[in-house]
Amino acid sequence: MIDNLTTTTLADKVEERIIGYIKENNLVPGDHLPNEMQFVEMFGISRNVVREALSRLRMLGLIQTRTKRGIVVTEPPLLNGFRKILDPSLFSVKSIKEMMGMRIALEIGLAEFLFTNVNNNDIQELEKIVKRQKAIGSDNLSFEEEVAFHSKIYEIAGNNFISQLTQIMHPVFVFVKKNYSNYFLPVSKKLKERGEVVSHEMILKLIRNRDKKGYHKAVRLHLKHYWEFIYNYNESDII
Amino acid sequence: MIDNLTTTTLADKVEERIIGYIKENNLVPGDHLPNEMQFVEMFGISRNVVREALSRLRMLGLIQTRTKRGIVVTEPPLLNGFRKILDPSLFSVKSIKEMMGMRIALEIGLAEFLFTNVNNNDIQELEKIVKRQKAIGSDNLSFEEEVAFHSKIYEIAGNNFISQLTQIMHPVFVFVKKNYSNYFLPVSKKLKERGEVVSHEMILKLIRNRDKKGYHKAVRLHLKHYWEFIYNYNESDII
DNA sequence: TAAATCCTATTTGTAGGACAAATATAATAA
DNA sequence: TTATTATATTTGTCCTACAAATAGGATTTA
Repeated sequence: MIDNLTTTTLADKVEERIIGYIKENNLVPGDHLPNEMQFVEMFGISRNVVREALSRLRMLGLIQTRTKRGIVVTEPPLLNGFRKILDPSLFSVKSIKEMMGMRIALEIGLAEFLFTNVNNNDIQELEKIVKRQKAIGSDNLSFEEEVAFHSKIYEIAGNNFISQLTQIMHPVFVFVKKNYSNYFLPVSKKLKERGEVVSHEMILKLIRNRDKKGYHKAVRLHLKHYWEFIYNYNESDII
Repeated sequence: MIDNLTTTTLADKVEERIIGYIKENNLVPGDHLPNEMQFVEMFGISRNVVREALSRLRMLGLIQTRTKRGIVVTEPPLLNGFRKILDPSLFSVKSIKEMMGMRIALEIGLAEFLFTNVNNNDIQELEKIVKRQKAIGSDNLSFEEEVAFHSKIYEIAGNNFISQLTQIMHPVFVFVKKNYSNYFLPVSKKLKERGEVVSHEMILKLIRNRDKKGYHKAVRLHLKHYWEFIYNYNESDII
């Protein structure tokens, strides 16, 4: 009985037309848009609909609106929309697998920039983090500690976009590890038995030695849980 | 005179609360949300504001709304929001550089999946594409042709998320090459002179030979324009 | 009894009016 | 010339009304 026919409302069309307006007129951040009533007249619709459409663009960060000042185009934060939808429990296994794949690809590809940029000062800071975490014990790391190391890596690589993207997706991975623990735990155990566990300390060593190839390999191992999940997990395994 | 104080409206708060409602109640795709009037009562605000907030979530693909049926949670397309904001002319050089970095990292990281998945049938299809393009001449490729090869690569790698992301960003790169041509043309020329141009044909050969390392290197060269731009371009070069 | 048809109540979609709040701009005063 | 005040404009919020779609129940028909 559930069909996917998703009705397109006036707000949908107006949203499109306003985005179109920005493009056609080559508006750039700082430029003014017509105000609400002008759009009402341009499109021959109620102010309500215009406001719905503007509200969407406002949410994405494409415009800013202020009383009397009117509507101004702004440079949108790249991942505003992505961040909002990232509720882990909403996603199918397929989507989650794709996010994992993305994470792996990024982490490996990032090495290009990491090894180009890294300097001794960076390495000292990484050493500080690793030393602190070693004292805590690698199994007892808090969320913040777990993130700290990788965040620093992203920082060195100098790509905020990638860093944000990974951070935003992080809760999804936490969720999956928890909710698919009957899959992850055995994999994790097996990896440990085989000694195929990559610590932050080991990764740091590879960076220190500027060993990009070793780094690639290490990252693959570090994220092997996900790799296994992508290729071997079937939904039927659970039920 | 321009300050960045961005007022938070009621719609902003209600949007947050509705997303919160979904999370707190562990709603999953298919589940019903309270209807508009119930939200009006829950939050003690006007229907207008509720509709603005719902309109946003609707746009992101987080919910579907249909007359009489009410409001239903849906699995959001990962990149709905991202697609909407991707008007090339809106972005600063910094953002563009980060997108380029992302593209390079993805393309290199993707090799992991590409080389894991690729089979002879895939290679035959790639050969067909390359043959066709060779007949056209590599300098005269249409947009569709240019994309065709890479799309096939993404398809083999089996990650729709990455594929979409790259496709969405593509217009940005086209825009940059055009608008920063006084930067790109000399680089392009230099690369050609040095014979450092990587054709689709060469990439195909590497894939056929399952030469991952060579592939990494080739991709770096293939995207070297962007690499140069990231590291060497200064805005002052233009003006 | 079962199936098809029609009705009705509910819910979203659109319109339009009213007023509050903020503020750029013009007018006035020091 | 500068500081203050007043005004007009524009977004933000609330309200009411009605149109359009439709799920679910009531009714009719086979």
